[in-house]
Amino acid sequence: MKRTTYAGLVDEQYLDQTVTLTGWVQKRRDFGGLIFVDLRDREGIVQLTFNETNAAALKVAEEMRSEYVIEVTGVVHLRSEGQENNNIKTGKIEIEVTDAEILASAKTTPFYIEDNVNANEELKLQYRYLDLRRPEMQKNLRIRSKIMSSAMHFMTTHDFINIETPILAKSTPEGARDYLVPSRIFPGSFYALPQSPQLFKQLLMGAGFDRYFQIARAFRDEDLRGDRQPEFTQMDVETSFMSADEIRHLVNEWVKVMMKEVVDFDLDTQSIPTLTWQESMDRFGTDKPDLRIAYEIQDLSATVAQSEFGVFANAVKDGGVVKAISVPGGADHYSRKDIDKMAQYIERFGAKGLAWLKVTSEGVSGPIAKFFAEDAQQVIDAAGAQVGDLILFGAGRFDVVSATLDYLRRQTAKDLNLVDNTNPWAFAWIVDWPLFEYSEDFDRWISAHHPFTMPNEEDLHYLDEGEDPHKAHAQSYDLVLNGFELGSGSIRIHRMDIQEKMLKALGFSKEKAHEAFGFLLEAMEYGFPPMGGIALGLDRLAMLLAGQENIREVIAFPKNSRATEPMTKAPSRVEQKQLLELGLFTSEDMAD
RNA sequence: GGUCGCAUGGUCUAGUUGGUUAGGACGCCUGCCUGUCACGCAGGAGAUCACGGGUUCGAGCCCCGUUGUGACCGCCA
Repeated sequence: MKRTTYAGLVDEQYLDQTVTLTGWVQKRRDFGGLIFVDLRDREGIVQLTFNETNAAALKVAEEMRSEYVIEVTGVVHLRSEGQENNNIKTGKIEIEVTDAEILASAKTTPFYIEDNVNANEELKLQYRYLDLRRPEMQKNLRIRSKIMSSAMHFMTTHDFINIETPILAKSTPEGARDYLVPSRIFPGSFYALPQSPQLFKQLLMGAGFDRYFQIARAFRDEDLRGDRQPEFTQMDVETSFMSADEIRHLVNEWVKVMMKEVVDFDLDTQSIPTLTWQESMDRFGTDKPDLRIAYEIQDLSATVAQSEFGVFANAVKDGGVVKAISVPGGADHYSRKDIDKMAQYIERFGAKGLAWLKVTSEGVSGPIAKFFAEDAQQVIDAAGAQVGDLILFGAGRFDVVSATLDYLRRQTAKDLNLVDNTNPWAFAWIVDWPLFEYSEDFDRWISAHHPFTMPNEEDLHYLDEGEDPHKAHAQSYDLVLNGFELGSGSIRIHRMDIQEKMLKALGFSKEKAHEAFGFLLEAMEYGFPPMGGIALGLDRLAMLLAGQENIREVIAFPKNSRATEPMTKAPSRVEQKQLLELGLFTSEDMAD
């Protein structure tokens, strides 16, 4: 390699030196006898000058176009006064090129290689290798790389052993839809790509490794979201003989180091709050609260139970709740039309309408103000509102009201710029989760976390025959950052009798349980240690630390919202011969 | 599975009440230019208005369908 340094790193210490650089032409500015070329590489941009003193190089520069790959040799000069460019790191200098060579020409790119590019997402994904040339994407992937090195370094220096687990694994019931891989040797049988290395890491604890970690890929065949891809990367951790507190402490330690290394932020882990799941739901309407937003949900059920406003009174009478948020300064910011729009939006959460009051110096105003002529002050107090606030109400089922007010809290904070920037990284631990949740789909109780989660000791009896399992809470914990779930973990069941009860409560017969998880149950008979762990989603972490709003921005080759990959066009049809080998027919074949 | 939105030169977009030579900016090509960095100036090329059907004398525009795509709900142990 002839290159002596990166274009983006040339600075005054190279003054008067001869350097050789390689990279891409960002831009050419041609003045005839003088040509400027901005040369870009992974570290940044530097200005090259070509002039008639070096006629051969000037001739080469005339041929240069955007995104040509070039190699140049030249002398680093200080720019004369008034010609510095403060927009780039290398703006104090420029390189007078003596030799130039075009290594590769380039077609006109379908979009500009620059930040804040306004091309549509499909195009950017189709030409992902061009999109990745943008400095912003280079930065994003380097943040991701730093997070991963930080994890690797921290874990290995804390005596964790890095162990790989299978990608071709066994399908297990419960959880997300599996990606299946057909077996050629056993037609009709399938491997499943792991939704997480959960069972394997528990067995590694059974094997005595004591501290395991892995930067693991996990796969879930569910519909995508801005923060969700079908394959994603976890920092997967499992330990033996540690309590939930100790595991959270360990994670805090890594997060502290990582935040320093990656974004140079001094995180005070002592200040990370721990909320119970119930508290989080009550105060924020969600299990992943954004604690940068100061205002919380207030319960007004008692205050309005006897209200003349029927919607509120009936909601309480029917066993529901009436809750509200007070949006500081919202009274002036939102027009009636804006609120109507919000009301329409929240229908998707099951809300039937949006009641609201503006708090004025005289009391309250708005269409429902007349119902609160006498007890306006009580409502204002209960909502924690002040003059100028907009009170937004949710009335009805707890889950609907929670989802609605969670959304309204986040949206209004965004609209009014009420997200507290003095606390840019608001971590939180959410603990004491319900062990089960009811599934309308399956018409039975399913695991809230997974079937290997240890219940709280005092709740164990709820798993017994005739008891109500949904009352049980779990020794599980989620790490939340700025309203995103970063990771989820728990203490695991390590005793077969409890595990069997658990599976029974989930509706597994003894036979079914052994068919699905027999290897785990058997392992528990051979001296299984108490254990617990966590898995942290590195894509989301990278997304947040890179300041991005979509997880695609921190994944080199992501899927689009329909789980396809526009560049390679995966998934794709395969040859009939491949299907035959696997003993597979498609439903279209069957229709023929 | 559902809801809402989007689709116009390479890119981003304007396009009114249905009648336009489908307009602009950037990019691209040619020429000129020695201090630009959003270079400038002169000229030029470039459009299956996503696809199919319908209404109409006439459709980029209205209607129906299809495809692609984005966000959200469901889903995500």
